[in-house]
Amino acid sequence: MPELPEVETIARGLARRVTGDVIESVWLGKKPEPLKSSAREIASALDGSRIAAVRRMGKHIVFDLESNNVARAPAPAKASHPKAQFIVHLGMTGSLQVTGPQTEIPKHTHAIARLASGRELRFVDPRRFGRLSVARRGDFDTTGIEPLEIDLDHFIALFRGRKTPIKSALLNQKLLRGVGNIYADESLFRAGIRPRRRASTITRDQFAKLLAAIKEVLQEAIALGGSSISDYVDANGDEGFFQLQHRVYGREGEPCLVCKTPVKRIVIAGRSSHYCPHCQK
DNA sequence: ACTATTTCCTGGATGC
DNA sequence: TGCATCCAGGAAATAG
Repeated sequence: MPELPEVETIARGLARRVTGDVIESVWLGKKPEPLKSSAREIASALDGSRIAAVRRMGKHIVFDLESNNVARAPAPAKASHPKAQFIVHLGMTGSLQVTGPQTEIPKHTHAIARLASGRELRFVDPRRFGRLSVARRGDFDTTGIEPLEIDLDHFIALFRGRKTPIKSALLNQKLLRGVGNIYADESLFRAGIRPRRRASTITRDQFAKLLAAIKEVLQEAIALGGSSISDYVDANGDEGFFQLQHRVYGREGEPCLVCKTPVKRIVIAGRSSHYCPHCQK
């Protein structure tokens, strides 16, 4: 389940592999769910474009596209999409694969971009929670702040007056973007705060610990290539290793690594939430 | 303006 | 073995 560290890892891998390549043609599957923009818009934005950059925004992978008219026959219609972005959200099970064209096309492949280098960029997503869309550069929704860039005063301001459990607030992408279920639980554990604590009751000192914990957890996870839960692998097909550092996520009933109290699992807003009843208040 | 709940999806695990 | 049921969860939609 790709959250910020996994998406960052994937985006870096893709950037290394496809930056500068040109999309020569596009195939889109029949299942409409993964397409947030219309198939026509996506195909016309991608077709003939050069991939100028690949980066992460929240949990999204953003491809900055440039029209590549120089290398093609005159195509005045391209002027309507001079600077587009191709935006991919991997949902829970989505992946982007760069392969040779002879590699067997896996089940649940929903989009294929054929590249001038002879390779293909494929979007595969069994559960179809992922989304593909295009936007004009600058139009992509920028609500929500990057957790690795925010300072303490802005962080505290996000939660002012909110009665919702802090766990729910951390998952709200309109506030912070990129934190998902795993990293919310791990950050709250490191900060000693229970997931059901109402956001508005948390003190400034505790917010300071929480923000430090979030940054620490995300940075450690990025350094280890993310967490490989179920079948997550990065753009090179490599697994991440941060799952070995999980202190509460997925450890229901196992002893807390600090105090040996069994880790509890509760459900908040439909999400399983793991915490130590002794270490977290 | 907020908050809580429901819905979308499939594959793997579990139960009888 | 086979078949039904449950569960994972991000984000949009819906209801309050």
